[in-house]
Amino acid sequence: MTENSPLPAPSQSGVPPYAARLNPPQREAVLTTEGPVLMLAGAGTGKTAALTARLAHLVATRRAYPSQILCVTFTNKAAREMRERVGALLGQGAEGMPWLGTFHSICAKMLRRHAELVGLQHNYTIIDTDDQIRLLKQLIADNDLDEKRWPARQLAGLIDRWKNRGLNPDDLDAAESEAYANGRGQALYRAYQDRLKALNACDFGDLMLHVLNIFRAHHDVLAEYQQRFRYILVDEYQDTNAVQYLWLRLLAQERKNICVVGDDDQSIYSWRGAEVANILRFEKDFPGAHVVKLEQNYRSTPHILGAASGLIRANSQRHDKTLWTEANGGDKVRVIGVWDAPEEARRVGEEIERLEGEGASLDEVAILVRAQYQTREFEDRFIQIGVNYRIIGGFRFYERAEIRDALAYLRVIAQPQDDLAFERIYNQPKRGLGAKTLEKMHQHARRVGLPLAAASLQLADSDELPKRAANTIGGLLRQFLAWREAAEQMTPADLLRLVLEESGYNAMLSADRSAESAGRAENLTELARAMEEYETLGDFLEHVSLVMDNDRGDEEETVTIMTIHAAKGLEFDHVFCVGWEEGVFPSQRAIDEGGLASLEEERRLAYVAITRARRRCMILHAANRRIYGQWTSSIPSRFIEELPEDHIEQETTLTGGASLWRANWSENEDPFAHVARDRPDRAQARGPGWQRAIASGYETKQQRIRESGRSAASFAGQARSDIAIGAMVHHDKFGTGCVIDQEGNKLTINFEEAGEKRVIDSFVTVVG
DNA sequence: AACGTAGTACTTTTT
DNA sequence: GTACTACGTT
Repeated sequence: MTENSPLPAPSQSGVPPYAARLNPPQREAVLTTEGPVLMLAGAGTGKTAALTARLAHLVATRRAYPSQILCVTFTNKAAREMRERVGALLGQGAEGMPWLGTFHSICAKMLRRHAELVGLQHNYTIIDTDDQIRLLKQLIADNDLDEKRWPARQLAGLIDRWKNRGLNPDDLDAAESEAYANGRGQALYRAYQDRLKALNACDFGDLMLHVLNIFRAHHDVLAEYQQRFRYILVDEYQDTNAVQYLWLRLLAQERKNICVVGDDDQSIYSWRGAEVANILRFEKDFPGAHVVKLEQNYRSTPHILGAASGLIRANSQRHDKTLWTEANGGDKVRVIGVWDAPEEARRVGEEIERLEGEGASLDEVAILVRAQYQTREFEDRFIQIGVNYRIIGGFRFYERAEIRDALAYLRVIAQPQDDLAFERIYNQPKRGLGAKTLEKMHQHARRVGLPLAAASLQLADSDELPKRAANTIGGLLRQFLAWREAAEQMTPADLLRLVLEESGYNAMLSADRSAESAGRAENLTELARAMEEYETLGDFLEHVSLVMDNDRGDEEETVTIMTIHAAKGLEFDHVFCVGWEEGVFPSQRAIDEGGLASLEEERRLAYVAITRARRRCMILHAANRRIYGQWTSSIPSRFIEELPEDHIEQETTLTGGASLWRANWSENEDPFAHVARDRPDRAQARGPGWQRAIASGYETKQQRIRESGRSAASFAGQARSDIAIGAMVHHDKFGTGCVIDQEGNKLTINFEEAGEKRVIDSFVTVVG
């Protein structure tokens, strides 16, 4: 916190530099500092400029210190951009704005400070969807439900939605719970939350929900933040969901200095809980709200703007806005019909080559698809003609198997309770430990109420496991102890390198002669490099879980291929909107299931796509496309008809006569059509033994787990009081024997049949 | 514990 | 058509 940082002096002219280039509505949005403000900002109307100017204004006029402003965005990218721009305006480093960030990162920070209020420790882990699914699968199996009938994914989706709506397990009514496994949804949700607490972990939804719960239950904590945040700014308000809304409302209700910015026409995330209603009813929530409309567009040509505006006008539920521009000239939007998807890719390729010929940079070209599967065709084509491209989305860096393995090692080091991480790597690289061993470990962990790793250490020290497995696991756990100590005195990056070397992970990769292994090793090197800027392991792990992207700026110019969703907030000189056919865009799902609301969201998506373009926009549709292996003929998207004629120019290759059609046919065999895409393996699935092994009674032992300290070494068990040297005991595997030594919870027993063995006391029963 | 086979499902995606 | 998953086999 730099509350005493120097403030820039007001400029002599009276108009401060940050307000100099703003138009009247923008200026109004900046200068109306007190009370609630709703800024309706159409595409390309300079909303980020207004938002950052507002921030600068608040600070420059000493209305608040940077540390007293809460500024929330949705994506890390938006947060980063804001940080840079504010830093430039204020003429100082951005460290002065500790509360500028995404909803999730801000909540993660708050939760670190108050974790104990919801039963977590400050060093809690944030788990991702993969871990979430694995956890739920166990719970589903424990509840004797058929995972086929009631998929974990479905439950994960429901729980997410509940959390998005701010609902805790106790808040569900019967109808909600009914949605999964005949009313068992609620019980499973509760069990899931209990397991997470036992693991000292939370999922993404929890970051918001826990903090909301804290605000609701602890007025003093809420009051502290209400006091602190003199001003609140929210970007992309149309994307907020119910928890985020409730969270903001609590924070803002004291001072009411909240300014939200958004565009209902760009609301494209309702499927993940965003509620456009939040922006539509802002004026009711905050009576007396000042509404500012930004309608002057600085991005696109009149034709592009006209086409997009005409299209969005077909929607019924919206704040009416009229975008206009001072610019003139420019090409009409071109609508191009082609024979099939390969021709679509060819056509786009040709246009790109032409643009290059005109001197355009490939960085300024984007291909926007509705769904990920459409990228394939372009990828193949661009490989063939040698155009540099990059595909945004799909698997991200941190989702690659090798990266997740490496992170799992680090997680176990940082947090010995992290069973999910331990389970991921206990046999990765292959150590000859399988489902049997895992089941044993789980059984024991359940019995003694310890985390997996700690329980396994005890097991390894006994004769419960086959010698080889015991040695292996003991060795691994001793390595973890050593690494944990090493972590204290080396940088996270060096620690990772050490772990990769000593665990045999590097050796495994170099032994692997497959095509991908070199790339994997490279990714791990890259990971270590990316870690260099973090001082502690905890910092790094939090960063990774919250910021799942890794923007490695490519030096070379590349065309960008991405989904429209991913393109929101970006702009390009030249945009290709492809696959505008009924069933593709709008998607079949939207046509079949979602009704009008769903179609309107698709239309907003189309609006977002067109408005990404600065100079030229081309819309393509193909008459034939292979969907799930079936050639399907398709008709142009209804959105094409809705484009105002004055702003478009239609052309089609289908009028070229039969010869052209035949020519296209003959080229259907694309030699690259079967090029496999580089997709890393997904997480390895675990067998039923693991699922069965998790005890439902585990959560009652949370307290002990929490008290059991950081290091696995401190997990030495307590001796049982009913056993003493000389006692006769029975063991399921070894039979009956006499206790000849007792050391904590470890017994040495002379068995009648099996001879002398070391076992853990919880495995035996006293005889007689 | 590794491998092969059958069954299935298949927008969009941050954090 | 593909890619992933779960299960059964060696």
